[in-house]
Amino acid sequence: MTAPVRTRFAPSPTGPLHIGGARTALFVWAYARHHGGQFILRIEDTDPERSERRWEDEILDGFRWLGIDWDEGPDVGGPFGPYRQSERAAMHLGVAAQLRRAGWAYPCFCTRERLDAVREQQQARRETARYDGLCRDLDDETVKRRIDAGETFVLRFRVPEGSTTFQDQIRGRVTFEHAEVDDWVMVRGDGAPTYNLVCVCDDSAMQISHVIRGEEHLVNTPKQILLYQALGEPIPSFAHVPLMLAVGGKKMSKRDGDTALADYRRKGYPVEAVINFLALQGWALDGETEVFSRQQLVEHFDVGVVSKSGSVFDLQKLSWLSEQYVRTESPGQVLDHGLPYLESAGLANAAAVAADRAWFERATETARERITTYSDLPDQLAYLFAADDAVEYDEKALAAATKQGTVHLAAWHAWARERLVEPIDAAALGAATKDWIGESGIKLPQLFQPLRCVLSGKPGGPDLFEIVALLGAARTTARIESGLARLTAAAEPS
RNA sequence: GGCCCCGUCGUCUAGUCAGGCCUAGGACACCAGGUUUUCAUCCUGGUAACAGGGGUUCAAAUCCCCUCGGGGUCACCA
Repeated sequence: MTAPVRTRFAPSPTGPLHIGGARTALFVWAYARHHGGQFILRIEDTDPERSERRWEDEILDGFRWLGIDWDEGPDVGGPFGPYRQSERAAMHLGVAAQLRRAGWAYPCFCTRERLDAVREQQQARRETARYDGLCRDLDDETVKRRIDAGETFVLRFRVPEGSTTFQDQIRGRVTFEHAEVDDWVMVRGDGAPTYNLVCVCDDSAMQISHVIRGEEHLVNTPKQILLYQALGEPIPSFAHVPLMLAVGGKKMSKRDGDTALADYRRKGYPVEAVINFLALQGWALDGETEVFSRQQLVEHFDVGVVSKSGSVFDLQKLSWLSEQYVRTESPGQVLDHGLPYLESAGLANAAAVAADRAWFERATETARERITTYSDLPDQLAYLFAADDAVEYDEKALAAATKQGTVHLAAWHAWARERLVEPIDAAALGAATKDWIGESGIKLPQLFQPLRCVLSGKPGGPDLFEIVALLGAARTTARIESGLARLTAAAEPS
């Protein structure tokens, strides 16, 4: 019987969740779910200076949105809690004390100034910068005397001679010479434990079987393995997923655009598209299938086949995926998702939509093929809410309309007047109009371009008779009448 | 700079571990057609890559070495 798979994602609540972090979390989660194991959320708030509770809340909220659920975490607790590292400090310090008694850790009295000087010299000599070991072999007597004298000190881990090799699930065999590994600080001068200590303590205590994390942690791995060995604890399996890169190939930073998961949520990307996209950055279902669900991801996911190289954030692919998902939704679903954007654009609110649900759904349906994200909805529908005598005419629409003149539009309007009564049957009106055009001996654009301009002010868009039906008889008539005057005025040389 | 990791179309990738099925497949983007009252959707087709150089082998995108390029990391941050 093999040990259960237990994975964790351990964000530090010092800012919004990075989109790359979200992808790492997705992989970590998918791995656990694929193997029927547990996924644990742990908050790495060991930096009191920068950690804030509001970031923790936002990060958890982001995961809820993504549908990444956790079995144990700061909000739901669990058998290995607490799940905030700041609340586990006593345990961490206990381990540090144990390590010190066993000779694995030693106090170091070096000042930052001295450390900085040492580092500078090493860099000048083009060597690996690391602690030079001045306090490594201080005798007990000296240590006691200096501590009693009130000197502050940190606790360093005593890295032994040799090398550490481990099997990374993504990268294969990786070796680090210990000569390159620093005698790193486990406990700070103020008595607070540091990352590598708490990470190993907690992963060990929480019985994490697979440590899956970002590539930036690769160099920490030998330090952590050494610590597991010093503690006599089983070493988990490691996998380091590559970074998400900005277009230039560098690590994504603020100036490269939206780096936070929340940015994409705010912009109205369907959550399924975000999940699908994130999964595609570094992983492929079968090399052919591009659009797949969260369930399919879980079913097929394996961390071992995740790409070794970093992937450039492909916004165009995200947009395409977004469109794919939007189009699979019913008009009602798109409307519900787009409502917040309609509201902030001042076009409609929940009450208005509820009062005229069928109309709003019909309007949304005409826009569904033309939007990338939910936030694009207001732009597509705005013309429907304009004042009938002040529809904004797009330059291209106006040019096309004036080119055709107003004669045919006026003639059609005279013909259509008796048909513009509720309820309007868009399909029937369209068919009848085409017959009328045939009988009139004119071309379609001669009517349609001016009509489209006066009704929507746009050069393109949904079926004209859908627009007529949406506007209704009275507003259609009003737009044509004021439009006729406006087009005539526009055509006159000034 | 030291150490570690990586290098297939512009981008995301399949293929690499188990060399031949690869005149390198798919997708986004782009270009050209078609459908359409317009825009969009949709359909069809096209351009486009094994970083470079040496080996090993009957055979290399796949194995080995070197070079070049990119990234990560070098904190009393995580």
